[in-house]
Amino acid sequence: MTKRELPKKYNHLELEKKWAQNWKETDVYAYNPDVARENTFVVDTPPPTVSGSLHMGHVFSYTQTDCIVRYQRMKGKNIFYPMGWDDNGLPTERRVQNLWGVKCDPTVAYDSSWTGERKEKVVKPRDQQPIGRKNFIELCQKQTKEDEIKYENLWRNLGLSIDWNQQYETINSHSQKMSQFSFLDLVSKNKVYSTEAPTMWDVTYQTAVAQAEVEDRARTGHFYDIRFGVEDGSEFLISTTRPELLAACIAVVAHPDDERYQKFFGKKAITPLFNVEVPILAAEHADPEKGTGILMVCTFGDVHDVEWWKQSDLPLKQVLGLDGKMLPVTFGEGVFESKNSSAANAAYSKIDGLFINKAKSTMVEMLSEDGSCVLGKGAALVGEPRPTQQAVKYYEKGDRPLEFVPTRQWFIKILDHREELLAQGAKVNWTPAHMKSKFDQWVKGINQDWCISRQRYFGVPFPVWYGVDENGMPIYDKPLFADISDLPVDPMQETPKGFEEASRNQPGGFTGDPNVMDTWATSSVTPQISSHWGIDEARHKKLFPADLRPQAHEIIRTWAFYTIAKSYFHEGSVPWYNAGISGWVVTPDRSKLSKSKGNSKGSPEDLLVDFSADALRYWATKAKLGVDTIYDEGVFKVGKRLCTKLFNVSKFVMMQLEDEDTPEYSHSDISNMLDLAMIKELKELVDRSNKNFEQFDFAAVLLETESLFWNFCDHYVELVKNRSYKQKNTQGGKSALATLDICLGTFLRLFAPFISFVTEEVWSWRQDEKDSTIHKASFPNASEFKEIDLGPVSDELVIAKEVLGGIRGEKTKAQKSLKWPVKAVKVKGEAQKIEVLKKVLEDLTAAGNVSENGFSFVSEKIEGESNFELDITLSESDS
RNA sequence: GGGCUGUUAGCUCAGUUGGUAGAGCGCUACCCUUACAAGGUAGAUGUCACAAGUUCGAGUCUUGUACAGCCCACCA
Repeated sequence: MTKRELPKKYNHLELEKKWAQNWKETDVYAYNPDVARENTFVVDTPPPTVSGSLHMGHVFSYTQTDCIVRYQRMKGKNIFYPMGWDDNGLPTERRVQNLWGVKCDPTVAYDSSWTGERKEKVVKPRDQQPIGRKNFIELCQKQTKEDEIKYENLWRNLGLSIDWNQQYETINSHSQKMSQFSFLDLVSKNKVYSTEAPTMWDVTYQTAVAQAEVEDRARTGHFYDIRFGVEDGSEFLISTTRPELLAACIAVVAHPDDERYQKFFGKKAITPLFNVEVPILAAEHADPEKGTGILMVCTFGDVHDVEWWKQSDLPLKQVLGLDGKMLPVTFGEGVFESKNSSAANAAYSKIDGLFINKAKSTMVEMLSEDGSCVLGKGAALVGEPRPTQQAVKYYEKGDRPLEFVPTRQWFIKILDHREELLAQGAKVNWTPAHMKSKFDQWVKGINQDWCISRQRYFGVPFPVWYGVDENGMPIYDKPLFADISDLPVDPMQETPKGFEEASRNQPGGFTGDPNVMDTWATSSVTPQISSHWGIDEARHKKLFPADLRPQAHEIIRTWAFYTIAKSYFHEGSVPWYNAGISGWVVTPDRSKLSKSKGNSKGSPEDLLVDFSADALRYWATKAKLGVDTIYDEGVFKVGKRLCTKLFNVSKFVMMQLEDEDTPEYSHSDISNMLDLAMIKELKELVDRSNKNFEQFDFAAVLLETESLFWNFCDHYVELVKNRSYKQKNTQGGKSALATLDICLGTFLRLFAPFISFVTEEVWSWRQDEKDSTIHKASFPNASEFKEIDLGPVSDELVIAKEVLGGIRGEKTKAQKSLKWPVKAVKVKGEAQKIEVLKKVLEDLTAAGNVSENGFSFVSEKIEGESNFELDITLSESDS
């Protein structure tokens, strides 16, 4: 045996830097396109939003995925583990606006010499410099590229075994092509339509949003009781929270069974201030218990108004603009009839052009003025406004309530396919299983088709143009779709077939669809982006469907659902066989860890320095899939301690295995009962570990491996020291050496998916070839132990541990060091247990420093849980 | 209001098909022992949220309750 120089101390910074560099240079994690599908494990990696920095929540979930991937790689699988960057969409636009002090103005021409500069502070929207659409998009790309490099460095330093050759950005040309291809495929399958209809609209960002991006927020609103006249001269009270929409009132409704209002049905009501006649009708959605039981229908106050309006023949009275301000309206013209136009126009002029909130307060003032009621008897507003708790819909990234505004949008038909999509969800193996119910519940609750168009700039354009009629109006019902061979296409830059660019926006010419796709319309095809669907069929077949989709649970309703929907529509397939849903990182008070809330602790970059990548990996893989975990630096410390221990014990074992006087040894030398007992424990652990990993339960593997490993260090290594060190050349010595070798090699490989750096370091000590990595070594398998006869093994390990613990305890109690000699140990216990004990007596005598023939035995049944009663006598002196 | 999850030692969490409650951290005392003081040894600590049921036996199964977290719905 040759003795080699081993590093003296565990230095995580040096060691991790070395291996991160090595993995990069040797490209060990590269996907091999020549391997068959069944021997490949494909991951549909979540592309993180590129928005400045990654936080511990990312570290947590990506490490869990990496752990699963590393296991699969060690099982011999060819791994496809790509990385995407979600850099398209609103978050990037907002970030660029803030950092660079600019805003996109499509009317400004492109300036190729424009560079701009990053601002120190966030620039208020009104002070932002307007730049052209192309300049804005270029700036977005520049900004995201910078962040993506930063992200890649973090992932490499954390040890994610990503194949960096398989990188993509959701805004790049390939992703645009796939998104547009997906769109056109759905067009050809009649799953897409565009329509002008009231849709949820964010007035701040001035874009449509989809149901999945909407959240309810509790808000205190006020009921205002307003007197309405009736054509026969009587009157009634309605309660409304939205008096500013009075001018958009198209009807008044009450429940058909509500006796109070039976007498009014079929008659006309007259609105205050505007003197507009509207029908009084029965509607099922009116709740007699709420307010006064009779309410006004406006275009549009809420989703009920939209629904009811659609099935009525009543006109649409649009008073709210896309920017959230009241539109100019003239009473006496078009749909805005009035019995007193001049009074109506005078009233409306006071709210014209105001923002919603201001219009509301102005309207309330007007309604409380004397004579505001059409009946001419006092004010229309009765009593004081009554506060009420309401749940109001907001865009999840917005801070003003959503409005329903009629606009033209593209939709994907999902409403008609709920049952089929539920069935698709059921074909996926969800871990943990209960996450499927989040999917099911969402699908069952869908009440709108998927709106995929956004009125933004940094996104994938629709490959669509429209002809323009002689009046200059786009002909929306005959869209001109791009040819698949021309993708990706930007209809604002490129010309459709059969047209000249000069005829853009001209009567008789064409116009481009100015919208971009929702970011989910792109990320819902991440499996296809990676597989090059439609471009490289051979590759697609090898990578689709994927094996694993890792993701967080709050985006089951978006990312998981949309991905399942698209794969189903495109190819009738599930996108992946397994969905592994990670939990959240939470603070000790259980709130979600996030930077925006200001409760994130150290940055991942700092923690890598302070604790080590392996310590962070330990923390992340200690938690099961789906279970929230507390940000706890205490756990990082424990992880780091495990790495230190592994480093040191490996060094110690290696020293004995590779000493100059170490003899040859092999599996067949393992004959000592203690050694066999240790091997048996190890074999059972290996068995369970494989089973747990197959079910994505990496946390259980770590827990059990860690537990047996500490047992190995604290008890087994101590017990066999004498044989492996001083009696190398005896049968017992060889048996111990062979066992130590097996244990070390097995523990390293069991730990490799978790603490990947330190295991690689130690593994390199054991290998003669420089390039053999532990991460491509085979994961331990029970068959490795098949040559070793474990039949006669009993509970030697437990018994040895108990007696050694007893001896140690006696010394501790006497405040003596652990090497203090022991004169005598009287053991009382069952004969059968004593027989087992006698098999490990030699090791115990040496490890406990018990004098020769110091053990004596009394065969007798004893009380209590332990196997023996020990009567230990220490020597008087240590000489 | 509907759905899902959780409640085990001071803290963070394990607990496989029901069979005498487990680990780490923290705490106390001690120890330089052939790798490891960034270490080791030993010790104390629990009406398993509550109630009822099934069972010879329940942390584990059933039902109900309370509390916590998340998702969805409620928008006049």
